[in-house]
Amino acid sequence: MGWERVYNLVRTIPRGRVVTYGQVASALRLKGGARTAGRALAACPSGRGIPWHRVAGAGGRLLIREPQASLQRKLLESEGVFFLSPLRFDLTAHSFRIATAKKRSSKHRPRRH
DNA sequence: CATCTGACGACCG
DNA sequence: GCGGTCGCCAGAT
Repeated sequence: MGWERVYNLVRTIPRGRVVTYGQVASALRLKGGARTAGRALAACPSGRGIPWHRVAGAGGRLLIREPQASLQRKLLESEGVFFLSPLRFDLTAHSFRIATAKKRSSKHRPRRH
């Protein structure tokens, strides 16, 4: 399955901001929910400038296993994200609200759904 | 085709 | 806060 949609979305996350797997799944309406978003990131190709480290678990937790977790933490801290513990960071202070991709013209304002 | 395995998250004790 | 259960589903074995 093409995870391109996921990667494209992840690429829009600003520096120092973080979104959860659930947010990604919700924004893209991924079939399997948050877990599917996780699989997409797990298969994330490296060396393509995808800020995979800006996606974490709900509540601001790193769910990835070591040694990757340490790398993610390092990357996030380098962007100013404050960690309360090795695997927990202050999500409320760094969460990024994904723009609801509603492509509607200003006229007609068709209702959602 | 049958199972197992997760970079999830909501719930519950 | 911590650990267990459950629903979820694409790949790997």
